[in-house]
Amino acid sequence: MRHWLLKTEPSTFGIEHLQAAAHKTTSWEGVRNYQARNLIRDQIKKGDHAFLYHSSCEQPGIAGTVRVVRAAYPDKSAFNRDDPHYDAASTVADPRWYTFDIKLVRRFRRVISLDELRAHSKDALEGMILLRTGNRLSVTPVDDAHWRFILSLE
DNA sequence: GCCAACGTTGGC
DNA sequence: GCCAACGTTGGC
Repeated sequence: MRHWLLKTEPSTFGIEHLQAAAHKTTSWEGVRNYQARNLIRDQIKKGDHAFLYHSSCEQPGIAGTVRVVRAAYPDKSAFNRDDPHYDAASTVADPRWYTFDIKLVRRFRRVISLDELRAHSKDALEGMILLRTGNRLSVTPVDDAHWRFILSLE
């Protein structure tokens, strides 16, 4: 069982949206980066847990945890011409992009801020991908030890 | 296959 | 809005 971190912009889709969604579940569509695609397609399994991270917002940080309730399947938004994530190169016969479903497990009492995570970048959270400069990957693996430590921060 | 140009991400 | 960092594209 692996742990993950999923970035999202709360102005588009944040933890409040997930909380309000039917069954508190959503499909994680729109990832258009090959590295992230490979993780989704090959490594993210049903039952895995992930942090929901808010980016490009007033308070960047981890807002809660989610569980993978369905593993990878083709991302239909790539087939839809009207969708902003449409990709003509992705076909039903040979899909290029994948999505998966997540369900909200718990919204933290407070957002664990990027600043607070950074404060531990040289000890407990050393090597965490999110904290590396220039990291833009929207789906990243999280070490078990990092996972437990971050939960303990709340 | 190289690499310059361009687009995107995301913190500040 | 700035800009560093990185991914993608396309000419050669």
